[in-house]
Amino acid sequence: MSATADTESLTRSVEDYLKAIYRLSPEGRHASTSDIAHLLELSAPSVSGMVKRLSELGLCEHIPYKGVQLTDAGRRAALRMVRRHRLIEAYLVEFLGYGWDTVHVEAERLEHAVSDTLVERMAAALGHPAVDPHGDPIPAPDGSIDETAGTALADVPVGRTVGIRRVDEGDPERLRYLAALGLVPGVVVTLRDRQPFDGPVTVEVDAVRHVIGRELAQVVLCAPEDVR
Amino acid sequence: MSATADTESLTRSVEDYLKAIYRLSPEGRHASTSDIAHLLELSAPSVSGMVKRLSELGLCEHIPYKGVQLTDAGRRAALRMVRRHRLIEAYLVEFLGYGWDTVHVEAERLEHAVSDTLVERMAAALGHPAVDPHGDPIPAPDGSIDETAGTALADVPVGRTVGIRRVDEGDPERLRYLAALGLVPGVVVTLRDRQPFDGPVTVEVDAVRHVIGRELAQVVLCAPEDVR
DNA sequence: GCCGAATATTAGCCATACCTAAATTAGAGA
DNA sequence: TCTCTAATTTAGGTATGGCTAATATTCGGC
Repeated sequence: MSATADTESLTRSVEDYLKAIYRLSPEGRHASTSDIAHLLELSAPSVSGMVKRLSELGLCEHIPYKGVQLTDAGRRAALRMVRRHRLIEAYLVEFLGYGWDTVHVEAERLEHAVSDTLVERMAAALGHPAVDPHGDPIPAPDGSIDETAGTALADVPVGRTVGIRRVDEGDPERLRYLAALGLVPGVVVTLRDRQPFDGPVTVEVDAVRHVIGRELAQVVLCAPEDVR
Repeated sequence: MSATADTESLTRSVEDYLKAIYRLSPEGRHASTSDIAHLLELSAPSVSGMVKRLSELGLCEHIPYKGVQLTDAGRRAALRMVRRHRLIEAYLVEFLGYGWDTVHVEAERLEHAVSDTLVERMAAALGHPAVDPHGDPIPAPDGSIDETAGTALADVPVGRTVGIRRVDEGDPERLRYLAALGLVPGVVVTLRDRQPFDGPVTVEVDAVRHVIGRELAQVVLCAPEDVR
């Protein structure tokens, strides 16, 4: 067998690949080379090469031309990075004046540099939060995580009142727009209308109605009003 | 001329070399290849190679077989790293429960990952301190720094009362020992005795006398009682 | 079942940044 | 001045992690 790559001593690149594969292979599905390449903004051959090395390290399993899946070790390492990332985000927003739209980039670099000690001290300073500023769940130190996704605002039945639970952190611009509309985690909204052919949906926030495109409504995840 | 390497976009290694050269070439003197190698725990040929590239980047000047000196650009970049390092140390001690003996290693990795924004926010949270937890002066954002060194405790005249100003952060063990004796920045001490042939010195701290070796007394820098 | 497009991998190359071994230079003492 | 040693540089090699171009595979449509 191969060098079982202890969780320390992974390179920055390896950590990024593991996070990407984790994100792209929900429920034991396989992540494709091109999806990984797209997410990390790398060429497909670079990904092919790295995936080969990751499987030699015992961090993932690769079925050529089919896709990639994390092993238990890989998943553990990925979740460790996710925990770091989300705790760093929470810390920067809480204590250092970052906004939920700007914090991602900073965390993306810090997550590779902080020690376990520092991460746990930030967690303690925050009171061990369950979610980050975008509502994404923070894995426990042992790697356990609540992976229930919630319902996209786009799919909420008309007339139903729900609580916003989490918002995809991908695009800062989008986050700023949503914040301006008051569509942030914790807020309660009612779906008032949905137009056909992937048309816009109308949501009522705080007695004000907003019409938002279906694509936007797809990245806002909700749960029944009283959950969490 | 060469690519004038804007302050961003330096690699981690380059940043470490610049800091090392800065530290080893006080007052426009030259740093030697082997000193740099020793400080960074690298082989001498590795240093030779990197120094060549640094001078191609316009960050240092190298006279073969003589030594290395930073250019203005190199010095600016080095001081930027020193500022980051010392502010990070101050922040971790003030807000995240680090001790002055453990904070160096963490800062050593974070200094390469933080953004200018984050550094300045930490500085603001601290109230823009002038020195780090070891008493080392923190360069201003524009690179200006108070480089007056102070007098080693080993060289203070017998009978003279002085204030401890800064302590070399090199060895955590040593820092713990000094802290146990109460020999930390800000404390006022009186030199009571000095034995010949590089023998120990006796200092009085808070009405208690301690005998410490000359080597230890060499890394504790002092200033006249009322300075700072 | 065959074909072509899309996807993935292999081949071969480059830069960074390290290493050891060999060659060179500087400088101090006879 | 000459020589010997210590410091330094050059030569040549390795691992990581990218890239482009060429090749291989898969799979949907006919």
